Amino acid sequence: MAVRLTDVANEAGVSLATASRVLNGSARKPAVEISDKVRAAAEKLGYFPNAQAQALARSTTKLIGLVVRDIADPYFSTIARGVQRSLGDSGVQLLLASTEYDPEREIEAVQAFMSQRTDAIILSGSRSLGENGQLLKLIENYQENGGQVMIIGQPMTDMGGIQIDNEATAEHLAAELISAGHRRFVVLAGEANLLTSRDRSNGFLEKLKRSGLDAEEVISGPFSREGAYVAMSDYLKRQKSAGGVHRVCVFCVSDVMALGAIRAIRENRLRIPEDIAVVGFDDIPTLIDITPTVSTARLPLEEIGKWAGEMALNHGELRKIVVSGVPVLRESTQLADGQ
Amino acid sequence: MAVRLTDVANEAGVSLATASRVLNGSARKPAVEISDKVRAAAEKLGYFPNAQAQALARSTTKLIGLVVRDIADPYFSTIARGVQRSLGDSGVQLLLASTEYDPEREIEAVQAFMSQRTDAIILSGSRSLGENGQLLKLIENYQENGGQVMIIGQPMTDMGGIQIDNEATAEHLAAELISAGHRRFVVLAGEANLLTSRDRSNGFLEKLKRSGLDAEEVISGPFSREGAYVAMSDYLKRQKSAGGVHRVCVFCVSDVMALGAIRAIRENRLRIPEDIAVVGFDDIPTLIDITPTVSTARLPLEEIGKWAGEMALNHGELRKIVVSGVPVLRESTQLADGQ
DNA sequence: ACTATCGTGGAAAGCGCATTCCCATTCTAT
DNA sequence: ATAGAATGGGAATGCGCTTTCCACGATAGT
Repeated sequence: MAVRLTDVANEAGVSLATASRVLNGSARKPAVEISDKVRAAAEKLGYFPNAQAQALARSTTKLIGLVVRDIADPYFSTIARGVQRSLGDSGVQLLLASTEYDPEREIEAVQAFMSQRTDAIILSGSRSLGENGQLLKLIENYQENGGQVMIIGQPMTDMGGIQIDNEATAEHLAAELISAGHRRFVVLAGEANLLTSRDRSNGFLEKLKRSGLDAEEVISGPFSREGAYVAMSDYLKRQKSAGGVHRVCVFCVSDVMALGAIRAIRENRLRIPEDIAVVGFDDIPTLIDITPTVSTARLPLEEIGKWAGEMALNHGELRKIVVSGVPVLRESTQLADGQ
Repeated sequence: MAVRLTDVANEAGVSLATASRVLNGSARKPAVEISDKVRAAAEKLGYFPNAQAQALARSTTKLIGLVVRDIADPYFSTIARGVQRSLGDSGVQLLLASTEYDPEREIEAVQAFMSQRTDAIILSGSRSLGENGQLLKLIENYQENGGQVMIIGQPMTDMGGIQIDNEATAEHLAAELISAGHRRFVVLAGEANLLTSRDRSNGFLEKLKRSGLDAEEVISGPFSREGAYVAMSDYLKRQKSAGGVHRVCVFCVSDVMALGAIRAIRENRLRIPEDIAVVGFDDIPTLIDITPTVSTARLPLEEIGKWAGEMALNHGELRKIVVSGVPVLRESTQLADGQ
């Protein structure tokens, strides 16, 4: 159906080999007049190389796969943008898969990428790999066949990636809040079996303990806006029926959760930060438009994506990066003087 | 390097053809005992079909391409999520390209997808195609070779897609605002050569005119948060130096622009909606967390993506869909009684 | 002037798989 | 019991391209 290289070669009156050499960067450069003829023929016929055939012949696909939990979540879409940008003019194409928070789909995604023979796979927002034998086995298989695996956010031993020091960052964040004057904390801890949320809440709690403080409550629930909304609503209801909401600082293990919590607080007609302070984690771009401005621990999300992409491109260079977040206190945790 | 079908066939002691038939849905089903043997061998060896080779042999790739302007923009990421969801278990993979608002990159993206022989291409946030000869020619070429093209938001004659009735929706929105009591309007019109922003501002202005009103000002600028921020800041500065800001309703041709405008308004210490009312377009999910809640025209973004994906899958079914937005007035355009 | 070397284009062999024939069985019908 | 039709497995071809490997003419070296 489409124009093949053979057609171009015929049109130009040269051999297939020659046509291939001029159109697709080969080490051997045919004479300039021949090259021009071939290029003219290609142009005239509207030739586009068949990437599948090239991949088969070259045994490299120039494809990388990115798996996220939800592409509409600002956390992931910001990372995705970073990955995209890192690709630049490299000619590498991005295959995207959304797992919708389902480990099963994550495995399917990796399998699909393996079938596509992607040169690299970037895994973001994965569950704890250690607990997922099947995924781990897949990945090992992939690596044995020369695939590059980049994990974002998980501390893995034998593969590259961007490690996020959630625990230390959370500690640091707690420290800042304490020195800003906060003493009573509630933690919306997300899912216990998600490494990310576990590290964040642990780090935070750890720091509290070392400062002689203790969280009033640690509430688990889905690692999502909705989960936080429900958890916070529950909490407020309980407080109210127990005599009233007293002032606390609510640490949410992600900004998206913080947004859910904020909504619950608003619906209860409480003010932020006067009645309840809120702090998140990640510093997603969305925060910029929230009032009051919300405190968080800033992670360079787009850079993280970019680094991951670059590492995927440079096949083997730059194996590991550890990033820490930096606490950013804004209005949502502001204490009026003297309180 | 990787395990090939041949290896599986040898391991199972059958021919290549047989192995192919059992592992990849063929019309001919080998005997059950043979099938089991083959499957066992595949399992044991960790076989994954080479999608490139399959694509070459079948001459269909099970790949679709999605091009967006910026994957981190909620408008596009919501559409992308819809597309993703529509794919479901079809086994079709998504190739993603971001143009970064650069027509050049859009062309490159389409070329790349053509090379990948994607079965379909979904174009969202494209510029006016009529004005872009090169892109149009590419697309025609693609279609002649059996490619499916889906345009989101552009009224194209000879290809499928989701058409958004921006003009009528904007008129409708204007009508609602007028009947809510608004009389003085400013329009942040985005880029004049972008069909989407042109239709939206034209529709809005048209309705004003038919109601005997006229916009105080129509300000063009980049179709982005930043552009709107600058435009709005400028406007406010001019107003202030001309004696003070009087009350208007600012229509922004997209929600993202509305967010930029809101920021500018806030920085000028003006209140929304008391001093200035703001209304956007799209109803991106992000709006849910903004205070005050912002008025807009709701577009079913995720559904749009889903429909586009479904149309891309059903190769030829369901050619065209026209969607209109529905006005949603919220706090940002609320008029106090008696004003 | 004659051989050794280099530079260049073409022929052909795969890359991993689907699929079309082809042939050997087994089954059905008479 | 036998011709004919099914049934099911295997050999071989081709998808579009890259990349050896060859052959041939031009150039350089002595």
